[in-house]
Amino acid sequence: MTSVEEPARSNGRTRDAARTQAEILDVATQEFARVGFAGARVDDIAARTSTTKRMIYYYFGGKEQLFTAVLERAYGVIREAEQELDVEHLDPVAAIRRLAELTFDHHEQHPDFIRLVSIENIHGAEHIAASEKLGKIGSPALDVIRRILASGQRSGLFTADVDAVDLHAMISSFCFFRVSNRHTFGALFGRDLVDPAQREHYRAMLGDMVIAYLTAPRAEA
Amino acid sequence: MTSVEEPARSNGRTRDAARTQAEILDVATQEFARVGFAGARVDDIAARTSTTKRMIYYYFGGKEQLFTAVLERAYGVIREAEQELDVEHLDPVAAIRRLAELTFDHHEQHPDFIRLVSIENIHGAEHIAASEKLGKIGSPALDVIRRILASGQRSGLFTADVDAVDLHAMISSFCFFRVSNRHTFGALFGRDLVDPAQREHYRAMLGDMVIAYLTAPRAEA
DNA sequence: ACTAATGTACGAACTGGTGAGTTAGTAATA
DNA sequence: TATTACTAACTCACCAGTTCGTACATTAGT
Repeated sequence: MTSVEEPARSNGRTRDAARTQAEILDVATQEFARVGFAGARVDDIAARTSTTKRMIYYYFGGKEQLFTAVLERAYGVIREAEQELDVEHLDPVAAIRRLAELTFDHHEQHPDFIRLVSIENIHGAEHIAASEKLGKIGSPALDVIRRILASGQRSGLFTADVDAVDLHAMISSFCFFRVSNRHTFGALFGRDLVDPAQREHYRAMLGDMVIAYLTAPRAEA
Repeated sequence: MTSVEEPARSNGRTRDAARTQAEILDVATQEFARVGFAGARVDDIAARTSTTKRMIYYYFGGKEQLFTAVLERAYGVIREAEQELDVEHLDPVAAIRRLAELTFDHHEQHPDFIRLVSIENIHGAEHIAASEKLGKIGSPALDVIRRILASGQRSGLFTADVDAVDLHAMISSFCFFRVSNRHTFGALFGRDLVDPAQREHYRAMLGDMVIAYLTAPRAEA
């Protein structure tokens, strides 16, 4: 982010704090996602950088804070993407399906982010808790869901009694699991959930599931 | 799981290989689940045991193999539980709902197992791949799903064109996510997915979702 | 007596973090 | 313009504390 492209210096070694920080974050993101927080080595991260380990401590303070910074940037990317959601011109059913599909696509396109979130959950979300930035940023996607849901429920199209957060959990769980548990699931059941050939199948399955749930005829009560 | 109830041996230091191994596995399971593979310390695991670090290497060979052994036992517990599934006397709709509920309960009751699976996924399921035991054991639950599904599809009750593995993925994803992503989800959206007061709500939501998906009227095609 | 099981002590390699000094950019001043 | 003064950006070498693993001694059970 904010790469200060200095046009003059072609090859490299100009002094550029923003660039150095961004490079550290790039490498750290890969490393943390690859081997987890405890598994990552500050020395290795530094080695993959064009700068030194000292700079990591200079800019971020420590391994823990570096991980927090990585998380903050990763969540920032998500939020940016969510802000570009443009589905409210559709009817509620189509809008929800489209939203589910975009969530599906986004998870598929950002496996590193999903690994980071898995790792952060193993650590009890302590870095998120420790971060000011990540504390109270509501999800734009949640607002969108809220409005679509209200519209669909008002018109009687949606019969399910869910709120936006729960629906978001439902959609996310499928998208997240498909990527996060790809390896164990594949090893145990012999099916690659992220097989490109099955992509459309699972994308449709998610949409069908969500719409079926929202529009199912409620017999009783 | 396979707790160390040795009835005969009164207090302590009798020589009992099986018991020592089981104790090591108990502690190792907790530690690995708590802080991940790289985060776990062999010395700490040993310290929480009534035996010594030497025994870990004596019986398991090393940290990596210990983790594999922990995984093997954890999956064994799951398989045992799945073998006690008894839902096929119900009609397909009720059977699937019941199966989903049991899966839901099981995930909730074994958060350590879920953490281990998350961790194993971060490591690309390499330990499962390296294990002979975990290689080719089909899931009993999968067989049950397969039969219920076939029955429901034959009778026309189930309109969805899913197979057992995909349905298992769908059910698991919700159950798994609810526990595995509890912390980040709670931190970001302010809702505890594992709040006991919401338990029935989410349990019903899962059942409704799966049944709605399976029985949804397929308009087109 | 013999062996499986167990405990103690130790070390080589690693790991996060830091101390201390250097270089590049920049703006004020002469 | 040249000089000086200042600071952000950076490098290198090292430390203090861990961490996995093992050599060796010892004990319990048969």
